[in-house]
Amino acid sequence: VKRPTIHDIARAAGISTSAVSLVLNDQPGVSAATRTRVLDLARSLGWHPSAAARALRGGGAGTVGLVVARPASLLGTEPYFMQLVAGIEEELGPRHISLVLHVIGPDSDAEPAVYPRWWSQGRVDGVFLVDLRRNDPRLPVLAGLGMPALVLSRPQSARLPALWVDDAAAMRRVVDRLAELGHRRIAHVAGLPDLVQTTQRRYAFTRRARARGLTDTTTVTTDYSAESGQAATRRLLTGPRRPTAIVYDNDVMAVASLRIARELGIRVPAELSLVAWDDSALCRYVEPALTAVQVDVSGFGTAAARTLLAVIAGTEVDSRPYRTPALVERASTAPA
Amino acid sequence: VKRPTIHDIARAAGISTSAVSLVLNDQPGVSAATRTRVLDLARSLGWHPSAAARALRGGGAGTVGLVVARPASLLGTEPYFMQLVAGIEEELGPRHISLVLHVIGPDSDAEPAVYPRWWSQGRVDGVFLVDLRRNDPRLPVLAGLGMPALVLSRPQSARLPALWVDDAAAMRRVVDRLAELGHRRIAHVAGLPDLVQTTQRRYAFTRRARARGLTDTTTVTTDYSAESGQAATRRLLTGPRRPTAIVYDNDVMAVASLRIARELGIRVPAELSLVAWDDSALCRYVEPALTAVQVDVSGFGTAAARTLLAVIAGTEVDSRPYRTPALVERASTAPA
DNA sequence: CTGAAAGCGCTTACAG
DNA sequence: CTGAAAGCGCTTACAG
Repeated sequence: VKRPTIHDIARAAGISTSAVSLVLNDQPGVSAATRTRVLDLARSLGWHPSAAARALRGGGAGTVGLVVARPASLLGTEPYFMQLVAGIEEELGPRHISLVLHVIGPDSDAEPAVYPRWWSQGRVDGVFLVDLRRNDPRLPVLAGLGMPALVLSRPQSARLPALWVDDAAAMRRVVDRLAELGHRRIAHVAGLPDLVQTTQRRYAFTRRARARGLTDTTTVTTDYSAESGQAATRRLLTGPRRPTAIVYDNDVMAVASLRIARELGIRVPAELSLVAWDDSALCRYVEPALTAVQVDVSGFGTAAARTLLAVIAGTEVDSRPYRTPALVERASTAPA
Repeated sequence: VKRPTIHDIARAAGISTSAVSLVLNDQPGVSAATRTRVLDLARSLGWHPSAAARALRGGGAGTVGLVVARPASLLGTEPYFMQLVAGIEEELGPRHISLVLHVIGPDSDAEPAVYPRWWSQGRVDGVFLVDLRRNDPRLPVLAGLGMPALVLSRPQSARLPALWVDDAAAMRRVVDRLAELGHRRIAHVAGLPDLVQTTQRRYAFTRRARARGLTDTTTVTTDYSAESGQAATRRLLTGPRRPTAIVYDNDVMAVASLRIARELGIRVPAELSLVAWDDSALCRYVEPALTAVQVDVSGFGTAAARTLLAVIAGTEVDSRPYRTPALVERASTAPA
């Protein structure tokens, strides 16, 4: 079970390997008859160019990489990454470019080390960077390597090209809508405090609320888990100045918190409005169905892949926001 | 920004590339002093072996592949794949083996073509096969190529090694428990009819029910979507011989069907018991929380990765079931 | 229109 | 203890 090479084709066709190579790369300099013979032989032998040989000659790896540093448990509950990957593949698949995925623990120092290794090994031609943190150590590493990369958050500095979901704009819509509904005391149950995404949502939340005259706002941070969301919710709802509306940074926390409200005898949406971030089956099928910020994750992934390929090709790419998410209103929000 | 090679190290150390290679591969034949010098230089230059050069010399690609043929929308709702990938990575990551992931449409004829290409390109050293179907066209393709592969379902024939979650055993537990609770008319809302997994659950369901004297059973198949699960549930609950218990082949359908029962004024669990397959946040946080078949997907992925690496290494591997899933009882099941 | 040669980065017998 | 050479599969100037 040996893999066919251009040598096998050359021998079968009775010509040199260079002639075979010219045909297979659609270069001129070979007669039509020979061309046909070679193409037929390649097909019948099931020949495909050796990825290793091509890469060694400088053709690139034909792959892009994605490192995800989250615990396995969270990955299961958050549909985000799988949808992102599916969207990325929509662009890569037809071009026969592969996605190399690496999942590591959340507290691992290993991530910054992955990039020098991948780059030095020539394993990938470029990478996506997710879950950007403040003073993210990966940024200088990638910039130092000169490795093509696309940041999938809005970066604070512009060392690397970026494409991001406009969380700030979405948050302003949410606050506007809640204000319209008459809510005056609103809270934000945010995600991991280190993530740039969290800072940006939080900032937009507070700022927009102020701008609309809502000064009684709170933000608490969590680790995105259902349990931490529930704990934060319980504190908010049993505290001195109970909010009439809560915005959650993912769907799992919002859904899990419905139970807390019920336990405490607080009716949703009559006494409390809830908004989830990242729409999913979870939001649609709980009772009451949750109002949610709906991000087109898969489309975002496709756009990201297209952009990263441009970066790899050496095109100058402008950092820019992707489409602003929609706010889908369901049964969990009502007038205050 | 050029990547360092052993030539750079050799030049810096003033020795030959072969000596460098011996050091970097921990082979004898080099003085301790030279060894230290070389290792220090490699570290300071950030050298890592070229994946392409190693692969070309016959060292293998250092990657394994996984093709997922499901629509992006379903991938988002089903945590299964991401958990599987996380589990796989737990084994691969420390060994610096990468996972090449390919997501394609569900109706694509492209999947069987991926394997010859990957193999001929030398892109992966082996692959996982998921969502096995009856007379699956991928089996003869892989066997013909002599490509290392691990089937993650229970195959009907033994052409390739396999590791699977024992769905049949889990289904027997579910039926036993429902029978103990006094249910006599039970239904099974299954997944895609073409999947071997569906056939096996269905068969186990019917057979065990018979064995316990329950002859009034129905199985209907779906496409795993919330909508198809709801439609099936509506038909069952408004039909002539209404079941008192329904087993669903995933969690999304079970959760979505809670709403149908509510609409029809059928109380869960007083008048209808529901069991979900694949436990998730969804099941835990809806009201009532769903009784579910809890599969250790991440652990399964880790075991699968270990097994595939053994297959690639040429070890004779026995096909075998992985741990039988547990039945976690929550508030959606009660005496008939 | 076609072939021989060099080289991508690495490893491994083989000489010395 | 160390170096020169060959070869993995491919592409690309360079000869003819």
